[in-house]
Amino acid sequence: MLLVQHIRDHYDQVLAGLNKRNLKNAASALQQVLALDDLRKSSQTQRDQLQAEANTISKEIGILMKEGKTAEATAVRDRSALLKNQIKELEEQHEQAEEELKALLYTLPNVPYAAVPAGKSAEDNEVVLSHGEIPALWDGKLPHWELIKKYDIIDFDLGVKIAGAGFPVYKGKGARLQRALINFFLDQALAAGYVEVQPPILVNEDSGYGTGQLPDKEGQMYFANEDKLYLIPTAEVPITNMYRDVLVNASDLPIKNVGYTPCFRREAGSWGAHVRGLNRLHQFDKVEIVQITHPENSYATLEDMSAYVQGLLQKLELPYRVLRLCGGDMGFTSAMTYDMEVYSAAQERWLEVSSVSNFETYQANRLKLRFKGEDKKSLLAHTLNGSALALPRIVASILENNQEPDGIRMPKVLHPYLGFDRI
RNA sequence: AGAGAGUUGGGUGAGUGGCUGAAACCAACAGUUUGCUAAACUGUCGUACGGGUUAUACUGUACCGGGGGUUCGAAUCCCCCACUCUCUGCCA
Repeated sequence: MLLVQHIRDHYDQVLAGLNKRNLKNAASALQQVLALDDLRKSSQTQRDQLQAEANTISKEIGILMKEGKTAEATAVRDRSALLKNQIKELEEQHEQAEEELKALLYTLPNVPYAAVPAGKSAEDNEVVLSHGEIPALWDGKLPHWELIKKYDIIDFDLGVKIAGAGFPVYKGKGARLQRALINFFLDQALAAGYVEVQPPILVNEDSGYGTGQLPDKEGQMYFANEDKLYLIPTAEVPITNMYRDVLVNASDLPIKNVGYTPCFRREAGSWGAHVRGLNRLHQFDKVEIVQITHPENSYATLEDMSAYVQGLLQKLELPYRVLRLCGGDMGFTSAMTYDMEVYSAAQERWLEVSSVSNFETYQANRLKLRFKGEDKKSLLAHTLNGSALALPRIVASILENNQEPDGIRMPKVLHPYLGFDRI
């Protein structure tokens, strides 16, 4: 969430940023933030003064009692009872202002970075670069949902029987392709200096708030009611929350973690003809990279992470393009996001396979993730993450782009992981 | 799931109503000293939010797992919740 002090100090910039996101009523919301913060401060000042007086009186009573001056002690005691009521009132005012302020701040998205283009929807995203050639396929080409049936490698119907729509069963070479991709992605990340972690895939409410899924998107997460745990929509949640309430040394930065997890998304109400096959699932596999950096380095790191993800796509020989998301299309908590899209040659359209974002201090503020700098003051760190990569659409693209009349070629880098080179 | 014990500052750990924001030890930081990758000594050493200051200084309040209560006054007493550990049960 945004820092009130930052809103105060850079009011115009914050307002312009929120407008870039097309946030309604941004100006009035910011005004209200400042008003609530003023109220919070003034009520605290008053309360603290009265409390100080009450504390002094209590000490006096203690001394009088000790000296056996009971009558005097009783007289002073009455005075303190009066103070108590006033303090209670101010306390309530203070708490209410604080709660309202917090609730309001939760509704404000992150301020986009200067380089983020203005725009309202995905159509306004900026294509930063394209790489690779779009394969020309013969007329008999099939979309991946046909290919998986033809070669019997992924079974949606079986998944429906076991769980429901959007829970595919990977079989035979299909299952091995999953495992190969996961291992390939993890190995690549290790080589790039990321430390592997295997986090829980159910998380508590605090973690949901920490990375910003709550209070906004509870409808998108599966919830285990009996134990009040959420199934993670992405490994970003457990991995970033490892650093909740943590004060690290500046010398420990950057922290680089990678983790493979299944991801679960309810995707309530967003199904349609355009999300056939592997394009959208309730459960899928993803390798996620997370970095925690010094604020000065976060944008250089964002570029690094973007280049890293592109390297994966190049090794997989997939044609891709990189988008810089516009203000209107960016996620709630992000300050800048690159989306990587792979061309799926049978569907003849671009599929998002990765999203790399810098959250600046937005998550760190909620997480209370700080580092101790050289001046020994603690500052909020910057958090970043990216998919590296999400499997289903990568699989879809590999299947579609590499199909031949008698089989499907597998990318060379995967051969050692697969133990076969064609499906 | 049942029974019991516990949760204190970066760590270990004392503390059963006022002199405790909290002993002691360790770690860390700064300095002194001994001519040698070390030791000794001294000092500093929590966080958050306010007030105040050009910035410091200074100062107020809160915080001993979380929330509530009793009291003039709570780390300390009472209630609820969460978590951890031990034993039993179950189990990959």
